[in-house]
Amino acid sequence: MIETIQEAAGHLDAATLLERARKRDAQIDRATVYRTLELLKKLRLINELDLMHLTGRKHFYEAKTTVDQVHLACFQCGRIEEVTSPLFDRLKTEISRQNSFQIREVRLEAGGLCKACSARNGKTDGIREKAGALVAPNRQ
Amino acid sequence: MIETIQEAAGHLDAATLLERARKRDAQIDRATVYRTLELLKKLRLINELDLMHLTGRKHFYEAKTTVDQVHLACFQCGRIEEVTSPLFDRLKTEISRQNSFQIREVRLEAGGLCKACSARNGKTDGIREKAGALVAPNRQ
DNA sequence: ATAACTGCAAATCTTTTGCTTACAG
DNA sequence: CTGTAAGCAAAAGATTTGCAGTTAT
Repeated sequence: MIETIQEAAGHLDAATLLERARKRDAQIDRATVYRTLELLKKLRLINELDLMHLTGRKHFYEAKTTVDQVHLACFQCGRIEEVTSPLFDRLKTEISRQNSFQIREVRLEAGGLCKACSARNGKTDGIREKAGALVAPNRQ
Repeated sequence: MIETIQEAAGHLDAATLLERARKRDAQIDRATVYRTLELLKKLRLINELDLMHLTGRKHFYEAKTTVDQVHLACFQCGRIEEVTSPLFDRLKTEISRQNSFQIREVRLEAGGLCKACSARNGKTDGIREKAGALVAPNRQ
């Protein structure tokens, strides 16, 4: 299953994962998917994300990479961008040291407007942005 | 309800919130709580957190403060610490600028071992830490 | 009168569990 | 044998929705 997660470009929720896993092995069960996800989480091979709750209560999974990614979720178009920043590591170190907290896992997510959507909106609709953007974002 | 959230020291999930809200107004319904939370989210008066999924699939709510807090969740004792760091703001600015992404909301959570738990564990149990810590954290 | 809000009950969706069988060491 | 993994079906938990009755504007 970890392969299925790895070869997926984006972020998968359990249902999609089940679907894909079934293409390989037709009679796999939901329970197996969830149990495997649980296992992979414990082994720290995958990350569990919420992507700013754009899509409600679902959890998403991705294979862990060497550098921690920041996830940017666009409230308007629903797209998820993954970016990195050297400052992120410094921040982790600082937080860890200042609070004597051994960080084993971090998650940094931001929600807002992606470049394309800001551009598309133009400069005159701060109001619309405030009122409507969170209401019905497209699904990713 | 925002008051109930504000006066609560910690982070409340919907169920607890309902319970507390009922102390004020006995026949409040779940639906009202969820609908109000939805509203407060849209108005950006509250944050919705997952606290590293320590407690499964629940969402937690807290009144928004002026500075963004970092949430540290201890995998062992389940305690949540809130800390701030000036670097966090710099990181936000950097990410926003480098990706032309208008950040409207950020969430930074970390999971690991709090000071007390690291101390309690001593220095000899890296193994136990690896294998057992995620299994059954106490509830907060 | 009209729009927004609420309770209530039922539905939905996601995730978890108990039980039983299959399988590997 | 003996413990681990898997399917299946059912349960559980959290959140959402439709509807009808109220309240506020």
